[in-house]
Amino acid sequence: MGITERRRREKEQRQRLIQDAALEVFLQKGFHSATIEDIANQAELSTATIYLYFKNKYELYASLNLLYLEFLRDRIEDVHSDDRLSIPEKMIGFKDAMYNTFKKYPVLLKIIFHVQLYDILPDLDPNLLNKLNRVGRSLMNMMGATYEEGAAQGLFKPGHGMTHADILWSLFSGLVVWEGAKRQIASDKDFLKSTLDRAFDIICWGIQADGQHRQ
Amino acid sequence: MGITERRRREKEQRQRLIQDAALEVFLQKGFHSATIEDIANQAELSTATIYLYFKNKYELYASLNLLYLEFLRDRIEDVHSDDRLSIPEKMIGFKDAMYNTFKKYPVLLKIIFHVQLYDILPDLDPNLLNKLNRVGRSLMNMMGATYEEGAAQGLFKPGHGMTHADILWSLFSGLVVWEGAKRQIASDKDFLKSTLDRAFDIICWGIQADGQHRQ
Amino acid sequence: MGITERRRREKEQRQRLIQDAALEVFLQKGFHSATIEDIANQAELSTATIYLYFKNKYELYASLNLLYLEFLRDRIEDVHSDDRLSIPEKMIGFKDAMYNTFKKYPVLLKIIFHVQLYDILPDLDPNLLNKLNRVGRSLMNMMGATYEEGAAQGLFKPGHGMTHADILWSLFSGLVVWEGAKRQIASDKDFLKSTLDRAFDIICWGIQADGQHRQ
Amino acid sequence: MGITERRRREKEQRQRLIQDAALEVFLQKGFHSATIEDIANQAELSTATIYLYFKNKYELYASLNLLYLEFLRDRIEDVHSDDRLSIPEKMIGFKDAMYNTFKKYPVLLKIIFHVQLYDILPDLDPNLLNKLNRVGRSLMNMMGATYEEGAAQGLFKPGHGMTHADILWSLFSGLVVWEGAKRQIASDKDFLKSTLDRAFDIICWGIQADGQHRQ
DNA sequence: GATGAATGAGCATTCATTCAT
DNA sequence: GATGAATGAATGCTCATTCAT
Repeated sequence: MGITERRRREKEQRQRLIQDAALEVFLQKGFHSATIEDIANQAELSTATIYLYFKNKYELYASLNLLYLEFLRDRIEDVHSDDRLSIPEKMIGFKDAMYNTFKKYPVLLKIIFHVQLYDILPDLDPNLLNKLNRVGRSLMNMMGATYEEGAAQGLFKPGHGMTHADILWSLFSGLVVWEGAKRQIASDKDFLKSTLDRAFDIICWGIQADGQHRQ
Repeated sequence: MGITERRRREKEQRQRLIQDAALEVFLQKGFHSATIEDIANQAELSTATIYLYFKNKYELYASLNLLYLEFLRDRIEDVHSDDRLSIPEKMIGFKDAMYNTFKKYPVLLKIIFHVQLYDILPDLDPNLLNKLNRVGRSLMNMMGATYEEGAAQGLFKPGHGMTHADILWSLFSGLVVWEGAKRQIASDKDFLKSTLDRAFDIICWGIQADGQHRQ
Repeated sequence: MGITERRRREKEQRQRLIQDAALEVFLQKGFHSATIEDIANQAELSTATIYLYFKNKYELYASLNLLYLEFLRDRIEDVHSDDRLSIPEKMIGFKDAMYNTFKKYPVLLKIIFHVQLYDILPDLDPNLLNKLNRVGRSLMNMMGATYEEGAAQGLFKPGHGMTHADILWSLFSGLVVWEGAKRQIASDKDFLKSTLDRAFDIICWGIQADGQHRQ
Repeated sequence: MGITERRRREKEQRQRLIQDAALEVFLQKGFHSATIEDIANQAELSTATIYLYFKNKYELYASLNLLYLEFLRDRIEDVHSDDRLSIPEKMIGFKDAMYNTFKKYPVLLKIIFHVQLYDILPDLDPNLLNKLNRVGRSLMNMMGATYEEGAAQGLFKPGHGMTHADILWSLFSGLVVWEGAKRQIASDKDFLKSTLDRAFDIICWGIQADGQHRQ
């Protein structure tokens, strides 16, 4: 039984090793330009070994998504379930969760976009697709629920929670992409944090119920 | 001279024909999966002919960007230079300009994202790259200038104009991508317009200077 | 029009060139072991060019079948429609047609067997499959019709024509394979012709109607 | 010694288990398309274990041949050594032996053909190759001897015994292949038995010495 | 003896791009 | 100017075989 357990752990470690290598390579080359051989080299394995752990290139790519979404979901959950935080503090918490997840896995957001933008999703194993959807949805639900709670407490303007979850996520991810693009071209300083803070400030001001005091 | 002129016009028409075909094909297949042959078929030309008008696949792809950005720049400029509009009305105008441009060329925003996300830019002809940057910057400058004007008039909270231009554009494009992705999975109704309106309302409320009356 | 015609002819010649190369290579290596690169080298073309003329390896392989069957069909038809020949002479003619076709394209019978034995057929283009079936059937029909004619004339024992066509073809092809195999192992002399003649003699004696005189 | 004996028996059982699995898989997929993993799965063993019992894929494949040939040799021998049978009855007996062996191992004849048609033989272990040849030859010798006996008794036309053995075997195996192929395409009824009977009747009529009475 | 894991070597197929006509 | 034809260069994926445990 101990041996089965060890085997399982080793298998997971290998998978993770490959994912890390893939992350690196996809970052540098993008999905199509990255070759399995590149990834195998990076992982110091043979190409055939990659296929022992992932059914094909798509699955490997999409599995990285799951990594990111699960990490983010856990961060969001930490905020969402922290009873010591007020609703407005949770909003800030969500922003920080997104930002920190991005800082930890900068490439992955890019990859998530790519998966969304290009019809990679339909080709995925339904099982994996399901997981991705479930994690994504639970994450958005938590943010939406918090908004509605705030609205119920009279803190926020009334409105659909999910709409606001969409807005937060879209704003965040849009900023990440464009600030990244700007830096690539101009290799300016990193304005992401400051622009993101400003954007969330504006949002927070904007959603306050009318009777509220301004900060 | 008339004949030279005609030649030039014919050449532009052919170029445009190819771009339209490419648009269609890139929309359906994405950059890498679309083949030059696909595009040639769509345009009812031979593959070799494509190369008479565009240096290679990248140039053709990126030229579509320019199309989009120029169209958007013109719409933004219409708003920006319309003296009958108040500053807040111009903000609404910008949103509508973006939305209308998207409605006219839905694919192209996707393509712009793609170009940004994947290192297609570095391979481009510097000349084209320059044009793209110039148009993009002028567009953002107009939005930024309007914000600063509003701040100067005491309507908006003080702040960098460019930061707010970035926020508007990021929010808009982020929403387009995610609402599109959601629709692909769930084939729900189209929430883009309503979510976008809500988002811009929030932004408009959020940027108002403190002393202002709420709408 | 002349130019279109010439193009068509050149295309057919190229196709034929490739088929000849493929024939050679499949002969030496068998279907699976032969690579497209082998064939391309033999034809002094690039691999990509092969795919300009044949959809894939299977189609190329099976197209060789058609070559053989059409050649044989024509030979069989020559005999079948030759009014100067008596029915028994036609039986001999069929044997010679098969033998001569085999002598012209020795490999191809091997390939036909392979196609039959291994489920290559299901993957073929229906169009090609159809042609193969049609040619094969017409060939068997001619032999079958001749038998029934002989039976009607009281020369042969009564019986189904198609059954006898099957017997002739099976006997012939079975002999080709096994005599070939024997020669490979023992590199003996070639007993095919003599064994085949004996076999057909026996068949001819055996099918004679009872009242007939022996030769 | 008892223990050595048991070991040997267990080893043979395992070998047989693998052969049965291989038979099944080769039947369904053909030699090249069948993978060792397929066979291992079918046998509920690991791929590595297969290699403990067979040197490589070729050997395993060819070992199936031996199975078939030995079984057939035993059936032929039963007929050949049965003193109660007349020579003509033995001819019928040979046909039945072939047919029954085929009914017991339908795939194997296909495999034998394959081995003959494609240059699998040269790669075989000389030892195995030797066995295959010996069994095959003894089988043909028995049929040939019976013919010559018949000729000596004045029942059959004079002629080489081996030639007639070749004819019987070629006719039989040719029919098996083509009737099988026909059934695959048209999924008609099974005409093998009736066509085979007719063919052997014709042969029997055809080889009768001239003075003989017709049946 | 049995096997999970790893891999080297291979191969069909694709496609952007060129060039003679 | 337009194109049919050709190809070099890639690349995802497979599989027989080996070996440490």
